[in-house]
Amino acid sequence: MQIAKKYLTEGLIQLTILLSLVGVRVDIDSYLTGYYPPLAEINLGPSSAYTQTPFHVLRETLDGYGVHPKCPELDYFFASRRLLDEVRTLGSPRFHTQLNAWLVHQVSSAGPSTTSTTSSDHDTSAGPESTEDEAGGAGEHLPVRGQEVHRQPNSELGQGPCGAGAFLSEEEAQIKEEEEAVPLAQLAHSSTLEQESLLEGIGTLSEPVLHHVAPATDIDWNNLLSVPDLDDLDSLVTGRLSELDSDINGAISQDVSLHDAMVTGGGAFGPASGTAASGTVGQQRRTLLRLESTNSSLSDHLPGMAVGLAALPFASVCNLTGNMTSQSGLDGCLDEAVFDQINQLGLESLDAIDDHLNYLDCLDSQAFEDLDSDSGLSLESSYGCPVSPGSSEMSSSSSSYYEEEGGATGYSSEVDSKPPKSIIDHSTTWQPVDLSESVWHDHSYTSPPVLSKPFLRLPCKTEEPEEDGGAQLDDRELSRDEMRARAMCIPFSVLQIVNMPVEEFMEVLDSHSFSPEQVTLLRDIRRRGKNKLAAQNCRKRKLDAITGLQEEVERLHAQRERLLREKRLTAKTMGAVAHQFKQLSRDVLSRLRDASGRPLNPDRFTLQCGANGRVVVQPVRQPSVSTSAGKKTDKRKKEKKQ
DNA sequence: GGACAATGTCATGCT
DNA sequence: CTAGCATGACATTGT
Repeated sequence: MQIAKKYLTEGLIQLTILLSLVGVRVDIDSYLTGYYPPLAEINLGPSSAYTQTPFHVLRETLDGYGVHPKCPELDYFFASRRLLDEVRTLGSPRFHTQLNAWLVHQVSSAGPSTTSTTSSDHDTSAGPESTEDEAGGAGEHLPVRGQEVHRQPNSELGQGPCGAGAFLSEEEAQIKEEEEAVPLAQLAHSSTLEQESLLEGIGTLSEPVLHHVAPATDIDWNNLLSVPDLDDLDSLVTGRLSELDSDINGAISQDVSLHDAMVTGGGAFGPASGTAASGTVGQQRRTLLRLESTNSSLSDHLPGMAVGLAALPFASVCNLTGNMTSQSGLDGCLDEAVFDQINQLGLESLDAIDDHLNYLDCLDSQAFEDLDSDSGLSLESSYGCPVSPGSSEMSSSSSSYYEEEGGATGYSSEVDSKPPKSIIDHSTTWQPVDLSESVWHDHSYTSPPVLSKPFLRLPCKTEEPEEDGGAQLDDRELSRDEMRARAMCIPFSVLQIVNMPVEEFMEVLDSHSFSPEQVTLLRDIRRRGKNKLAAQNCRKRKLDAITGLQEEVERLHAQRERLLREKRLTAKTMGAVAHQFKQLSRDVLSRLRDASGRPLNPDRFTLQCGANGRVVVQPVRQPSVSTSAGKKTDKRKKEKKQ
């Protein structure tokens, strides 16, 4: 039922549109109350076809009283005003906002050029003349404008941004166009419709054909934006843009950064741009639309992110896709005010960009190497040092153990305890990972020189004594376990023994046919190495805890001092208030008289304030009486106890 | 040579 | 049950 009502409502809307074209004005708001929210609200978002009919509403809401409802120039004028407001007030410069900014810019910056080229037509029609016409009526440029309109019947930009003063010839021409091909041309000036269409375009950016929305230089915007049913927009755009493929390649030609666009934006559109101005306006149109291709190109890579990126601030999107496609479309398409507002949008957009970039990185990493997923992480994986050349005697798997350079730096029990899935894959799965980020504390220990030295090959001293002096130095710096390992002809360094995964260690013990003494030594070396690192971590944690407690003590000391100061201040204030109260009481009591007309003695009476706000004069209790009574009660208590 | 800090090692409990 | 971790206690080493 609701759906049927909606269709009926939409049919009413279409009928209203047609009637408005004929000249009959129908206010459908009264018919639609209760089903749709107020039109002004709906107009803010691309929700339904109902947003296609804000003609007179816009006029009335934008001070358009008394104007003929079918004046397309006024439609464009109001739309431009609203677009400008949107550009300056919207929190997030979505794509359509950027387009609106471009249209507004056409109005404000174009010079009085009247050249016959298409681009110059856009400039001319949108130039300051419009404001002049708006201010003082118009008539001088009427013939020229009419010719222009007839020369460029399909140029929405040429006919749209005319001044508020209605040009009769242009209006007639536009009415012709509306009757012929574009019955809803007025809707082209509705930012709501633009939002809808553009959002639809953005939502389908993954479709290759919509890449060509942007570079269309001579696209018929009236036809494009006047589609009665928005569901047909895609099909129309597709059909339209299939004719414009030739212009696309030419349009995507420049690579200008956003910063360049911002810097040169004013100059490119300024009247002093000279010859470049006439030739660049059409290109500006392309470059503006090229931004759509920018988004779409990104959506090619990330189809699922198309909508999300569309919601990003425009500048951020440009930065995001800066390496992918050109950005020269910003050159002159947006004024600096728009950029300022875009830049003032805060860091949320940047965070969103970072998220997307991280997502891209994740995609890349997952696409090119899926290595960390099954990696058996180890301590040495943080450093990525090349494996020791002495692995000739080692197993192939042992060659993956990197020599540690930073001692216990980055030591993480959580990561280290993870065994690999396959021993054979260790050489590839042990990727450099900063393990220091995996633990909450900073294990920034410096390893002893022994551990820092690569112990690649540990020949038995009896078999292959070292010949160079470096070996003697090594002997002096070797730890006891290193010496023992050398003495026992164990072909692994202490670090390798300690840091290899358990499975790897077991494999080594099994495959090398070690003697029981060697196996015991290997296990002891591994245990001691593990415990050494654990002790280092433990001491580090202890020091951190001590430091934290010291800071806590200092903080509590400061808090105590502050509270004591507040206490002293409060006591001082209370004393002052009590003194004032006492003075006031004496003053009041001195003015009071008893029943016999004698003044009250302030020492014998006091003022008591009741809960109800009443002040009562009460005699002061004699301390002697109360003291004696207290003593009596105390004596009675003592007697009872005895 | 003793004090002290840093580090290594062992024993033990826990996961 | 075993490997590994955490930690107290003791030993070692260097200053």
